[in-house]
Amino acid sequence: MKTVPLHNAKKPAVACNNCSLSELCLPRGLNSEELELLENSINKTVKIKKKDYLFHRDDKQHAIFAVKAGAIKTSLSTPDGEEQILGFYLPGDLLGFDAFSRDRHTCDAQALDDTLVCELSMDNFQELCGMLPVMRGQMMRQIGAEIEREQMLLLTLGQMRTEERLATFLSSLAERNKERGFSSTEFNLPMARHDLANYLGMAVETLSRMFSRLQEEKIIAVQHRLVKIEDPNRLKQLAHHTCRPASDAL
Amino acid sequence: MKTVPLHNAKKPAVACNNCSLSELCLPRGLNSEELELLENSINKTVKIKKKDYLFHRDDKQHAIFAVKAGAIKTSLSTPDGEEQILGFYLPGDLLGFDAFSRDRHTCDAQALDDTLVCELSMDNFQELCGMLPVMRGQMMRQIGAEIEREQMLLLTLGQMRTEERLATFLSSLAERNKERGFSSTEFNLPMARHDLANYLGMAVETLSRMFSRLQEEKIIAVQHRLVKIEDPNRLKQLAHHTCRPASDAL
DNA sequence: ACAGCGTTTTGATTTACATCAAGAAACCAT
DNA sequence: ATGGTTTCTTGATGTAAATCAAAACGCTGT
Repeated sequence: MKTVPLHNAKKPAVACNNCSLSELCLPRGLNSEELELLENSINKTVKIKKKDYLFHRDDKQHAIFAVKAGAIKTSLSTPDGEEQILGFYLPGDLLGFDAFSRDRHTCDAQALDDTLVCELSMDNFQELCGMLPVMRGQMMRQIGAEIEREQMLLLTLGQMRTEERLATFLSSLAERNKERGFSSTEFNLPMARHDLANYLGMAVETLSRMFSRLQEEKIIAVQHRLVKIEDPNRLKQLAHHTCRPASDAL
Repeated sequence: MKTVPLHNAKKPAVACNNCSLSELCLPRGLNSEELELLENSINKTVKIKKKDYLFHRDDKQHAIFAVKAGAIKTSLSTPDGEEQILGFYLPGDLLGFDAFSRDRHTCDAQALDDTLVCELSMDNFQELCGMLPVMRGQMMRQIGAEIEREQMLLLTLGQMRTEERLATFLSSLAERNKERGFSSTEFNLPMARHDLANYLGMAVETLSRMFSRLQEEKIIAVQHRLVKIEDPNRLKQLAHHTCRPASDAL
């Protein structure tokens, strides 16, 4: 890839200012009284250092989380140390719903960077569910979204070639950013190549080459972690497999 | 693969005699009165012809199903006709839980063979949930099992080479059969090579070669759809990635 | 500023897998 | 049974992606 020194490649801020748990979790359907109730139930905002874990597989679920800044990855590991990243959670995303069916987490969650999450303890959550029927529906929808995300990833890993996989990923990241009110054509990748390659089931070198190829094809421009989408249509076309609007996380 | 004409390769029966929905869904925790209630709620046993669909993506969920004989595959398809098989449901398995979060199915379900399912309508199911709190927990556990299955498949598709993928599949099928009281060393594959290859994210030819290779390595013996596991330990060793007891379906 | 270390990119080579093509076995209807 | 169709296996070849190796870049601390 051609390397143009880019001194002004400042990281755009990625903190999510309007992402209190209440807004994220229940965008509508609550009156102000209920909203206050929810706000008061949020225990605290927690700071997690880069590479620290938010939870481990088989941990008892004690809370659900909303990412406010930074990024979290969830992953599955084998006894012999191989891992498969299952998803990335960016500012505005909720996580912890993986544990809902058996009360223990099904995967590990690790911070990719210094990260801020606010947490709603399970006790409070259960209590809220009792008081606010909407809450239960919202929870189910979250679980459903996760299932669909994973199914899309299966399609990606099982059927696409590497270039298409990257195109799909970038396309849905752009979509997500748009929904969140960020730029859908220019953004920073919150994860290292290493992690993205793992997520997309390919070698780091291959991933790097695919970035370069998309750049050669004038579809994107890459400066390290900064991505500009030059031709959204051709990108979408490459990612033709996606059959449904992107859900929340990645 | 060497071909030894095998005239006695009769299909073992695959019907599941002890798989009434009540037993499957709620193995324990119900008194006889409640059990009767559940049995009475089961609408009917439905026969589905090979290649017919049990439900389509975005269909409104009207029931949950228990496979009594035959086999069902669930899959996701892209606009351009490519598909990714997400799971196989064999006698004794429950399906339909994919729709729980948004009341519409997230994938297609198609019979791989003439298939018998018994169905519990959603109306009855909801009613039962109201009367039997256990039911709700059971539902959540089913959803959780599906999520874990999908996560395991992600690990398989993302990290394993083709031989390992097949070994993993055979290993978990054996495990499943064992749990169901069938032989874990000799069984019929309920699906065509075509479908299995798609599920495992490889070409049919590659799958065939991997069957042959495992046979050359004296790990299994294959006669068309009939598989004998000769060396379960070496099979498990190849499928080293599996990190947790197999859940219900595949 | 610089040195030092981890990350990312690029190049050369190997390899696992897909594809193409053809034969063998299984399935099906008559 | 018989022929025809489909499914499965095998072989030959091509190619996408992994691996190996090294250089360029970016980040951190002094």
